Amino acid sequence: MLDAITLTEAYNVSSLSDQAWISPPMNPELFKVACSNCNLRELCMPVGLQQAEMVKLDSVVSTRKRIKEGSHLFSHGDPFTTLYAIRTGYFKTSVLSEDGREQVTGFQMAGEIIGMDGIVSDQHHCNAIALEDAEVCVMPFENVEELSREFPVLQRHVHKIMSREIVRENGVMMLLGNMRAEERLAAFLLNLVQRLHARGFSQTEFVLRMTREEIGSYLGMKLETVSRTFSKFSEEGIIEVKQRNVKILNPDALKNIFTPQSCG
Amino acid sequence: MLDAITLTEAYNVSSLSDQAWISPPMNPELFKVACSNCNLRELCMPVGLQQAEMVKLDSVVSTRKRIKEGSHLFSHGDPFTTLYAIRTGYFKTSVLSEDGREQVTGFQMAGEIIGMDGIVSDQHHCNAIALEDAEVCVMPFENVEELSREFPVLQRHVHKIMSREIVRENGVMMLLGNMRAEERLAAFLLNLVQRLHARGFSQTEFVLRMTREEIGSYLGMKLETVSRTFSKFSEEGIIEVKQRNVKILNPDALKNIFTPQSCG
DNA sequence: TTCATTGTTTGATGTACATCAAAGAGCTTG
DNA sequence: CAAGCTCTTTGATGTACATCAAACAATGAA
Repeated sequence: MLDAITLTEAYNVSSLSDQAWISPPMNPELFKVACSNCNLRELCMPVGLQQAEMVKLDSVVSTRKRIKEGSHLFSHGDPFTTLYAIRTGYFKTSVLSEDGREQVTGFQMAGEIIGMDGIVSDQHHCNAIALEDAEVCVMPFENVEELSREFPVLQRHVHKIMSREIVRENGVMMLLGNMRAEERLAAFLLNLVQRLHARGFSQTEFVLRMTREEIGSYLGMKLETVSRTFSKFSEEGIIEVKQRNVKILNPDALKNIFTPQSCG
Repeated sequence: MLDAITLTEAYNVSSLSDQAWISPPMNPELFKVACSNCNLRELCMPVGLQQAEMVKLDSVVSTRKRIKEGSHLFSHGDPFTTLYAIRTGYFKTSVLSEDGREQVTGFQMAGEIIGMDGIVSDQHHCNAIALEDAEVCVMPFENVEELSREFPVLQRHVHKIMSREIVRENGVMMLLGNMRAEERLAAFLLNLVQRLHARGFSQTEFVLRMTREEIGSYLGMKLETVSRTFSKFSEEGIIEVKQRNVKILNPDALKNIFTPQSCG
């Protein structure tokens, strides 16, 4: 049954198409490198722009870039010059401790912006690695700042994106500092499915693009514990798992694990 | 011996004065509300500004505000309108889970900017609570954005501050996800002392402004574990602890705990 | 096809830290 | 100065998760 899950089953929401997800890597020459006719613009770009403004904003993006699965978009220590908007594919960002322990700091998908860790010291602090073949829009930070000065709405948008990242990380700190393994995984799955849904995919079925170990690193637990927790949810009939295919059978139960009701 | 620690022992570095730390709350009317003659400006404001530019930037700050120990500068859900630069005093920021667990997300001191969590959704996501009587500069975000459009150097500065926060939180994720209790506390103490040193205080002695419980919340451990770990460091001669007074006797040992050398 | 590799699952055992509990230290208040 | 806070320390015990280990599944190369 879960074998039947395919990305093409995802349905569309608003004007976002799932094209970007199911089509093979496109030849960038075939498509105008422009935000104004990008089907992800509602995720990357401020909303409510006039067409004319949008066209002016096209110049934030200089080029596109392909990244093969497993390779780095940027690495710790690389000079920072640009932000990236993910067009297709999936990334993880991570930091390494001195003695080589990896902490995954996030998983990013289409429409999300990465690279902001590099601004503070003009070099990247994280590694960004493609979890599948990916394509990103290169947005030189100079361009972003220049256009931000011209368009208050873009300026605010940039601030919001950075603030969102700060708030997201606050949430991860809560997970890591206060939650138990089951709560962490439940929160993770709910977050993932919610973001996928916003991109036009199913609310219930999806394919994990990361290993148990990467999930574990993100959630501060070992891969065995991730696996066991998946199995537990599965035994309880909350989810159906087959390798990386996940189907959420009882979202309310998941939410209940994540936010246990005080029984008062 | 540790009884002798007083803030007046702190020595000065560069042009930063410790005045702000030791003087009783000042009457705001006595001092011009201006960044251009603030002794913390090197922490809050971009460096390398001309005097004339600096004077123009004075208008980011609208007023100052006093916050009594234990009270909120802002709370989760409050409408966001302004950032705050801490002039004197100490804050903690925290988030609460649905069932009331607190996660301290940071401790902030003079010269640091707080409130950026509110930008993304126009309302605050954290609570900011004064750990001692404090004074902040109120910087309406409208002003910040307006002047940012005018001064690229301020614009870049704002971006750097937000990026720094993102990177800091990455580090906390590493602590929470991968480090053991001793490593966490060692990292915490080293970070604290480094920031205090940048403000003109001793590299070795300081007074904790937060409880064991708050430290524990930040570091994802229970107050008893914090206490035990302090005791352990103390027994090993690495630090001297008497209540909230801490003296670092062997900083290298602390660093070694934090970043264990691979014995290859 | 077989073999190797990589990722996943599951079981047995160990441990770092949490929890429970109680005493002590430093304050504030009357 | 005693009474009553809050915060801290320390000990005894419990447990959630890590670690170690081995089998299994999926994928891709030879």
